[in-house]
Amino acid sequence: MIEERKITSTNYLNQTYLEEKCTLNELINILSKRWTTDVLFEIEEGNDRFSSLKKSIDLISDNVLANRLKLLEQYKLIKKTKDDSGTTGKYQYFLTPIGYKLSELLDQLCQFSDSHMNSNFT
Amino acid sequence: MIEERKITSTNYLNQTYLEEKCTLNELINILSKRWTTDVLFEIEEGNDRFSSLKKSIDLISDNVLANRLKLLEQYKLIKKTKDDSGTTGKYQYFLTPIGYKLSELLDQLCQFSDSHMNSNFT
DNA sequence: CTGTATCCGATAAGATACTG
DNA sequence: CAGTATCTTATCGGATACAG
Repeated sequence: MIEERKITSTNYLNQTYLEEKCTLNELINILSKRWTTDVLFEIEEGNDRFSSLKKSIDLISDNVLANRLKLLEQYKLIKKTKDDSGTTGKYQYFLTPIGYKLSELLDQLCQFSDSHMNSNFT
Repeated sequence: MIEERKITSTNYLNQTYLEEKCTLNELINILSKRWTTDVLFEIEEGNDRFSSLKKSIDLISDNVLANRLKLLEQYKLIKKTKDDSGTTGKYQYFLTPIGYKLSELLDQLCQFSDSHMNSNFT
C-alpha cells in the first residue's frame, strides 16, 4: 500500500487544484476512503487496539486498517500512545479534540442522510 | 462513463455492506466523487446552465459534469427543468430543499476544515 | 446546447505473505 | 501484537469523438 502519485497526471493536478481551492475537498478525500468513518466511530466509542478494531470491523484487511490509522493520525484526528502495562496490546488509539469535533459534525451529516437518502432506495 | 459494477467483487460487496450499515457512507460516496461539491456550490449560487457550469468549473470535462448532474438529480439534491424561453439554454438546474440542507451542512464542514486542516500543510 | 460512448491511464481496495 | 511489502483487480477520472 505504498502511495506514489504521478505528479504530472491531470488526475493528480485536478485533485491538488481542488484541495487548494477549498480544504473541504481535502477533508472529504480522507473521509471517503473506505472504512475511514467506521474506524473513527469505533475509536470514539473506546475501541482502542489495533486487533480489537480489526475484530469489530471484521471485513477490513490489515493493510487498509493500518493505512487508515496512519492517515487519521497524520491529520491529528486520532493519537497513538504506547501502553506499557504489558498485559494487553502495545498501543492505544484515541480521538483528539479535533477528532471529536469532526465526529460531531459527522453525526449531524449522518442524521441528514438517514432522513433523506432513503428516497433513493424504494 | 457507463458504470457497471461487478456485483460479485469483494470491493462491491464491502461498499454495499457499508452503505446498508449507515447511509452516511452512501452520502460520502456521492460527495467524494471529484467536482461534486463544486457543482453543488455553483448551482447554489445560481449558476444554472450546463455550459455555464462547464465554464465556471473549467477543468471539469463534459462527461464528468453530465455524470455529476445526473447523480445529484438522482439523489434529489438538484432538479432539472426545461426552459422554453428559447433565447438561452434549454435546461436549468437548481437546488431542492434537501440540496440546500446539505449545502448548509457542508458549509459547516468547510469551516471545520478551514480551521483544522492547515496543520497538515506546514 | 446538452449531453452519450468508448477507450485508457491513475488510483483505491483487497489478498497474501512476511516481519520485529 | 501491530504492522509492512508486493501483487492483482476494480473503479474512477479524463480525453476524444460523436449525436439529438
